[in-house]
Amino acid sequence: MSLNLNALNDEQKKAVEAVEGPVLILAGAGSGKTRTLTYRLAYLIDKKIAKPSEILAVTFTNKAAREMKSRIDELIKKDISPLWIGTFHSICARLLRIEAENLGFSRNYTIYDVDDQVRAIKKVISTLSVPQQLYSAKLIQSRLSRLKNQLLYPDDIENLDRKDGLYEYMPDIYREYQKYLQENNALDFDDLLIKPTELFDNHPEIKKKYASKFNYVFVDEYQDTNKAQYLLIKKLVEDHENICVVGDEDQSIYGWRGADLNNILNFSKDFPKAKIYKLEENYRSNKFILDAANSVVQHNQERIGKNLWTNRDDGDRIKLYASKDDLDEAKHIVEKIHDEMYTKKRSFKDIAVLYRTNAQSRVLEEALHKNAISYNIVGSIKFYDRKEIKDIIAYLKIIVNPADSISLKRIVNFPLRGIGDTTISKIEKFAEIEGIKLFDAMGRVNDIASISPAMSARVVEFHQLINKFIGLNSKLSAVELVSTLTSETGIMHHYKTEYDQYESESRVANIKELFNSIEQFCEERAKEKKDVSLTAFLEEVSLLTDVDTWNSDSNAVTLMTLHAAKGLEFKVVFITGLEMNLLPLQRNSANIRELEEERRLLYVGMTRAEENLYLSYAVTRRKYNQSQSTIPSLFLDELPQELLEFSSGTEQKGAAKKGKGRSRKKKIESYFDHHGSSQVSDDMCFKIGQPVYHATFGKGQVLGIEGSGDKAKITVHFKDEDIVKKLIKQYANLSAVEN
DNA sequence: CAGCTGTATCTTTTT
DNA sequence: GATACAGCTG
Repeated sequence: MSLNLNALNDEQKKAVEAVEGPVLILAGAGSGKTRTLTYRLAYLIDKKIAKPSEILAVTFTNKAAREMKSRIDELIKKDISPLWIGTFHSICARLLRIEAENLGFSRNYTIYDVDDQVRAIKKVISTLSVPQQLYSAKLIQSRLSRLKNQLLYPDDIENLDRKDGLYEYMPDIYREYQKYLQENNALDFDDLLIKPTELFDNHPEIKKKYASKFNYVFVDEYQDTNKAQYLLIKKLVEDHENICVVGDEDQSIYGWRGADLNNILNFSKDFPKAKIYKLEENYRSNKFILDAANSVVQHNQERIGKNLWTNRDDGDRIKLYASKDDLDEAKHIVEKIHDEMYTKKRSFKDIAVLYRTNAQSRVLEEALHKNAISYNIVGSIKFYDRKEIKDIIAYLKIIVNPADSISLKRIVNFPLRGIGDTTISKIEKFAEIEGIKLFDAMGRVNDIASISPAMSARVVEFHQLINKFIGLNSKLSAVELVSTLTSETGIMHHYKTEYDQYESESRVANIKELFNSIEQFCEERAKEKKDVSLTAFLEEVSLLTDVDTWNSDSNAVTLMTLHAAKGLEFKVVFITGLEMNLLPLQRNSANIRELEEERRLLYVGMTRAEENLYLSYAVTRRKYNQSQSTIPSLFLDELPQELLEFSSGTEQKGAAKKGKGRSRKKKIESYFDHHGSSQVSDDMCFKIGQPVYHATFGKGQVLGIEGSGDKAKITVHFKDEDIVKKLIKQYANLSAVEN
């Protein structure tokens, strides 16, 4: 039986059948994008146009990859395990695993997460003359990541015309950091995307190997690709141009991590032969919801534009609620969840509550918990970010890759074995002089004169313990190894005894959960006859997205950020915090691009809803533990009043009641204006590098500005006393000095 | 070296 | 309102 395309509409069918050459599918929200992509893949294989091994498919989450794979499986009932499908990060990790040696890494390299990166940066800047009290390792990490996302190298930064003090140090930090990572046989998240391109540039034969292997390349959510991802794909397909990308410029929400909208806007310039298909029929949302979402996103300038329509009924109006404060907002949501359940027979899993920042989840969680509404929270406190899990993972990383000194330092004194910072520093110094790895230096600790024999004995014992596990790794299954490890290192004992009963139980339960997930991983991979090594498990764990760990089958209300909601759908959606400076959220360098991205974020949220959409804002909201009054979001003014049903939990009268409070124009002005650093005509405007004068501290130079307006925190280095102070602009009585 | 205590910073979104 | 870190004490 051959594949039946009757389940598709005409445009979808055309997009499926156009197999050769570059294809751009512009797929509006809810237009059956995933379905089309799935059929296209199935079609290629079913018609024997391509073997599974010749196809590369990039999805946005691992969950999406899994689901797509099982859908294809259902459609054509063929073995598709040779198909490469996954996120950019996991596909790159897989490729680099194979080719690591050509890059000066070994196959068992470790993937560093943000936490590891920060530790590595701390180590690196401690050897450089970077003023550490000015530039935190965290700040440097985010700058470095941004540079890498833009595919900039240390040499490029040296040529950059930047006056920001940190950029003076960035090239050195960058070089040293990469060197340190290589010594640790580790790659960070950004390296995963960059290194394949580097590899292809330096080894044309390797590029050729993959370019000719992958005859057909698919990229989902193309609007969220960054420069590194774009170039990688471009290199892979430049010969055959069999590339199919799917995306929606209105759902581009990752500009802040380097995603470049131009990748999709310029697709037909990059590939002049491109065929373009527009999927404009929305099957997901009722008409009122779709109309409202459309009218919001129409305010954006930077878009191709499309006419998303639906055959569905009008449905209910969108409910807008003005709450007294964030607690009232949460209470209101609880009430409406009950309404939905009793009047519309919804179950918990039909419902999602979305917000702009993770911090907003706390109040919501408490309200749901108090009212016995079960919920799942996506993101926020990630399972694999918990201390007990991270520690065990660090042990596993060391076992797999003993060069990984970041992980080594994390666990060398956990559980406590009396090996402190001083001893570690001595061993590190020794390792550096001898030019050996930290772990190997531990084996030779007896050669270090300044370490006492008693201390040496402890270090040697630790070294032997790890060596023993390294030996066991090839003999035991992953689960056996982890269970031996947790008992022999004393981790299990530590968590059973060192905490109160409640905490102890939950930590031990988490560790057991880790055992389960390792077992599950091995079983699943064994079924597909794939690698079940510890390395493979660690890779999977490192590259999990928030949504990947979400159990969408369990009957619970889902709480997540608007970002995490991309690609999902729910019968009922609540979007909270529609306030200025929350949605849209403002940054120091507010510009039109960022405002439009915030608008798209709301659009993404609204289009998740199938039947009922609730919007809310709070007149006052607690922030930094302080209650602040808010201004309703300017996006609310962009919603057609006739589609709304307004209610209020506050006494406020007049314009505020309609969710307005002040004119849209004023709000837009305030969005851009709010920030001291972007003001022009203000003589109290400080720039980085600006010389200033203070009555008590004397002359100084501005090193950084945080926040905005009168409340901006200004970091100043006062030359005379050589001290660095953080001052609040409002009170500081600082004056700018002309150059 | 370990454990305690006070303080700074955090809250944008994520692989 | 938590958490990570620095700095101090035993």
